[in-house]
Amino acid sequence: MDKNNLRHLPHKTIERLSQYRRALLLCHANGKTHIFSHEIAKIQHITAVQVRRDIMLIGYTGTLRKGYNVEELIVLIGKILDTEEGLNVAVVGVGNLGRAITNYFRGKRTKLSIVAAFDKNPDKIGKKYSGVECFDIADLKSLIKQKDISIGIITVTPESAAEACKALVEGGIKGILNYTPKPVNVPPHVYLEEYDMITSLEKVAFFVKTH
Amino acid sequence: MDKNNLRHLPHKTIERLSQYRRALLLCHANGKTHIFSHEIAKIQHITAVQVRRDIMLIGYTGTLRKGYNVEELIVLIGKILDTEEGLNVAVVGVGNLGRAITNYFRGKRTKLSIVAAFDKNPDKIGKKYSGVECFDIADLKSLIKQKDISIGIITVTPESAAEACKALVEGGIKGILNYTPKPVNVPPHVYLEEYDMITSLEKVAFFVKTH
DNA sequence: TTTGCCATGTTAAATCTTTAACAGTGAATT
DNA sequence: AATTCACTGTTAAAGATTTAACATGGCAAA
Repeated sequence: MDKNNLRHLPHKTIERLSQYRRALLLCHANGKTHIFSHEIAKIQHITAVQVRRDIMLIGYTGTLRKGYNVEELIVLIGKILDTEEGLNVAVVGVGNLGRAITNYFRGKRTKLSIVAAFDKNPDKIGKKYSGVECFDIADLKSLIKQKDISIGIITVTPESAAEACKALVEGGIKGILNYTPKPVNVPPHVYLEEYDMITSLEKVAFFVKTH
Repeated sequence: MDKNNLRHLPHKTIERLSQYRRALLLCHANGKTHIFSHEIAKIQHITAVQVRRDIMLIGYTGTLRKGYNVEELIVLIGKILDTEEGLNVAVVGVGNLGRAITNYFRGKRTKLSIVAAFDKNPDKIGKKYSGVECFDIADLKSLIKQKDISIGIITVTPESAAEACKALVEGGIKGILNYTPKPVNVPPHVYLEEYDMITSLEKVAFFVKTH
């Protein structure tokens, strides 16, 4: 594996690696020691070539006739995706979506941990949600530094999205995942990923319509 | 606009059209009658060329120096994305995520309506969530037909995803949006879109790490 | 031992998507 | 009336991603 190339892994490959790992962890839990590219492919609904190509890109090489060593591959993907010390994450907006995400992470062994939730509703501040304490969104900026938070997930209402984003950026956040349908602005040094559920649903509707 | 070409609109263009429309509706509400490609671009964080190209693909043409007519464009995008009668949607799994989605749709004027929610928890069955009644997931198959549901959104736990998907398919669903981290299998006549929040978060983490 | 098979690893082609380049055009300006 | 300017519409190039094609290699069976 050439360290230099890891920087240039395609976005899509990164996404798939995350998914491969999850599938592999399941296999590992079931006692499977080796896996073929076409088995991974089947689970993920993609082609075996694509799996092999992704694995090639990260510089791993399987054994002929036995496929890939599950454990080794899990470790290697971890080296690529994770940081050694892990990263701290904050959820901004403790509505249903924020709680869904927080709850999903409960007990997951992962290098990403949600260490704080934020909301402006006084009823929520001070409470714990799935083990994560909710703080006043007014304290967001200072707590990012204090708790060494690198990533913020925005799950507030669309109207508050810009404000939440601003606070995150000013607090020195490094990456933002915005689940609001309202696009937000970040300076170039902050990595931004946006996802819009309504758009996805409308996309499904379009293809249902035209099929 | 050539009807034949609409079938071949790129996936990415479809997604952006949905987003343009939402931005345009906001502008319309603010009394704006015309808009330039670069204005739309700014809102969506993309380039003006891309906006113009998308609009070209759907066969609309703006006026020089004044840009696009907001209202006309909204109507045209509607003709492309929506069906005349609208489509019915079901949410399968009334956890936090299911409720987040259901709630988000409350009162939205749209051609997509969530007409039923499903869960297996007896405490939830019979209750209403954001105005949507929750039914027993055991009745999913029959209710799809009865309520003419075209699209199913899967928000159950990963363990129940396959089962929920199977019921949807057997009920004759036409499109599925799977928010479970567990990929599901559908026959070729069912349109499937999957989104995995964990993957997105891990992707952000990766780019935070490498930047 | 030889043959066939079924894997991986890799390069090349095809496809999809974005970006660049630029022609055309009408209002405003002089 | 001519000129400038700021837009749109469109084609061509570049870039990203997926898919195809095939070389290679080792195990199993004849």
